[in-house]
Amino acid sequence: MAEPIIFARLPLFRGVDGDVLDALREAATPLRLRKGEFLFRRGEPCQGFYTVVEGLVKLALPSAPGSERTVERAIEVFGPGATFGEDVLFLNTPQVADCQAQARTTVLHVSKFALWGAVERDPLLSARLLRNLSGRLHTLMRDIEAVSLQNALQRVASFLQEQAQASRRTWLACTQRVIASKLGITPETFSRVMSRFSAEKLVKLERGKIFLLDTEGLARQAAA
Amino acid sequence: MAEPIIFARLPLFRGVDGDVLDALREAATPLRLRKGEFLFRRGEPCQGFYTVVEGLVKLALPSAPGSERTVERAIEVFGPGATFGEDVLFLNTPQVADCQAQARTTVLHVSKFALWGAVERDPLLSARLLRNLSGRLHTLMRDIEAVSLQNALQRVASFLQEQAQASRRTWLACTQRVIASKLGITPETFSRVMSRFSAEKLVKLERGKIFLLDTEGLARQAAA
DNA sequence: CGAAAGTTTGAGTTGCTTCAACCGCGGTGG
DNA sequence: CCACCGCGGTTGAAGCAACTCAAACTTTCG
Repeated sequence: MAEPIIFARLPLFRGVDGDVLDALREAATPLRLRKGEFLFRRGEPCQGFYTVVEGLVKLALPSAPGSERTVERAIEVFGPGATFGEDVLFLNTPQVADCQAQARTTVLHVSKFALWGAVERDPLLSARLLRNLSGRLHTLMRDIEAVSLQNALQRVASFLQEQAQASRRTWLACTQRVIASKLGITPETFSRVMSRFSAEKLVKLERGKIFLLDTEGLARQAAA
Repeated sequence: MAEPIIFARLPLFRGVDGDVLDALREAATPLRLRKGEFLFRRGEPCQGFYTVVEGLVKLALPSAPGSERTVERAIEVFGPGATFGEDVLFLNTPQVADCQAQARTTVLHVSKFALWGAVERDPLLSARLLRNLSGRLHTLMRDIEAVSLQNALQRVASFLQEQAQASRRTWLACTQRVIASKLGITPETFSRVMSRFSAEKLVKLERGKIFLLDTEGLARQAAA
């Protein structure tokens, strides 16, 4: 077993009342996932929520099980410090998406009962959760905006531009296949757009990794 | 002035502590909107959140101001009892979408300061807000799923099917232009799909209103 | 009644997907 | 050590679902 998890350092819990934190700690279990392993799948019951301690997980909608072709739609990728799964918890529904580790990952699972209790006792925790959910809501709104109002070129450009600004470049650590899925395009289209950007010296491609060269230029592409 | 607004009857506030409720009531102002009037527009600062007392408002993303063609993407429609705008409040960002009345509408505006105070004092209110946000998050996830994984026919079918099941058929009260926008298709495409469904006796069209005839059949169309 | 907005229908266009072949690399086992 | 496999990525060619443009019709509302 590696180092113990410093509970109070996780963004969601920082500053939360000590007693409340103790109760949460008792209801929490760390889970280790290998790359490719599923944390949960759509339809499974929800036992609690998760925060990422280390690694990377992908939340994605699988296509209908009936259909032959197996396409999926990536929704979010969560890196260290991120909290997810609370939405399902608060609504008390089965999981709506698949959650798969994109690398060797450690997540912390907190049981729903503990969370309900903690929310009642510490308003700060509520505030954190409300902020977290609101942020995710806005992310999804931007995604819908992108997919509805922009073409493939613009979507890729604004995505890259966002990644350039964001401190957490969780997405860029994923395969291009996953990024394409998150942008709602095929890997082929993504590749074509990237090679075009590469030719225009906006990005640099190296062994499947993406480096951003010209944020300005990307912003122009996104706006056009 | 029409009848006074029964504060304690609004879904968000039902069961909330009396004192807290009083504080909120003092910080609340009713707003009346004519059809087509904007409650707020993207980019404007956020002063608080809203609940619909009567009528219908549409939340929609405008296309970039620079571009010539003026397309927009409808996100949600809120009817009586619905609460919205909390997300922007919790994140303390400018509005991300336009909000426009779809009919003569009364909304209640509650200032952000009052809400912060109330959240700290009554955990029940937090729980309500968390549930509300979670529900909206799931709605958006389903929308992304629809737009990414289904074609126009399937989207329309599953949309109609959802409306059949939902108690609140707020969307069906809108123009077809708005529905099309919410589905991420053009009014033309929507019209074509609807006339096809009409020919197949799945729906009935009458003076711009939509009546659902065969929910079963719609479900089949959605799945295919 | 007339203007403005919403809806329908037709015809032509296109951006993205699909299908398919190929390349390069990393892991695995003989 | 090297041959083989498999997966991720690249590139080309062809097809199609949905969009755009345009024109007629209908409904709404001042």
